[in-house]
Amino acid sequence: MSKQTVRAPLPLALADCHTPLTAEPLSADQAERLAPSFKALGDPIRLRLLSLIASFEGGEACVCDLTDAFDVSAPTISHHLKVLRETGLVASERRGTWVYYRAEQTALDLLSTVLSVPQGATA
Amino acid sequence: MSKQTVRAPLPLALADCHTPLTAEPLSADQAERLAPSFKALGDPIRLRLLSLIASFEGGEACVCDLTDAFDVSAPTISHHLKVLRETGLVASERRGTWVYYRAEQTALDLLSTVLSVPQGATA
DNA sequence: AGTCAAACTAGACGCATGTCGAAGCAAACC
DNA sequence: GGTTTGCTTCGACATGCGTCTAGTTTGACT
Repeated sequence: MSKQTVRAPLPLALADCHTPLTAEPLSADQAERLAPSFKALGDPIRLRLLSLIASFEGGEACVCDLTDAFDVSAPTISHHLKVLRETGLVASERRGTWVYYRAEQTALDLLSTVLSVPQGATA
Repeated sequence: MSKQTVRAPLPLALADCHTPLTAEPLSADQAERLAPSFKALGDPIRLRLLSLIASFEGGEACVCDLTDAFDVSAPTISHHLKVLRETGLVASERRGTWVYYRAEQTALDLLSTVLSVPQGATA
């Protein structure tokens, strides 16, 4: 039970939300599943964490690399990483002493699509 | 002072955040300005409101059209619309008795870009 | 003026969330 | 085994946020 990738509890919660939000009204159900992801992005520290992780060399970053970049305590960083993990925006894996996080491009791409302008928009 | 479009207090708060979040680390300042927009999208009712408004005929919706679609009180809808307005995601205009809201495609597009995958991503 | 309807504001209430210090776990190293 | 280092969990605290009822404003129509 070591060296196992920790997946988000609800990795496919966003499954059938592929169409832009502006194209047709979101169902209550879809909104309920999309909102937590956006809420997770709604904190400056989490945004920077995600950005840092994603733009790190090799696409993944150790927690120790992240902690130093912020003015908050290590438990706080750990908490924010947990939020990002539970919404499927990042995945974590322990390798020896260190825990590495990487961004889940698929989830980001899906959220991007939801916010995108559908073809033939009048602006 | 009537029939005037009410603009968001900080319409250009997102001005220089055009690059994907995964391309390079977000500055603390950029994150601070982006987060409120994502936080605004982090509520199911606000997501549905935005989606409803954007996909309404003519691209705009009267508040009375929106209120009926939800199980919460009118003041609560008003509160959520205010949040969306203050983050620049929607704009409102009073015409006679009614107030019409429309989605700010530019803001949505910017947020979409921030989450998008930059060219040549390894996935 | 008086009235009515649409929308917003004010104030209050309870739950959620960000933060911390202290304690706990896990892996490596002596 | 004992210790150290990296990271997470626990429990507590203050603040923020979603919701409501009640009251206010704005415009239209007699």
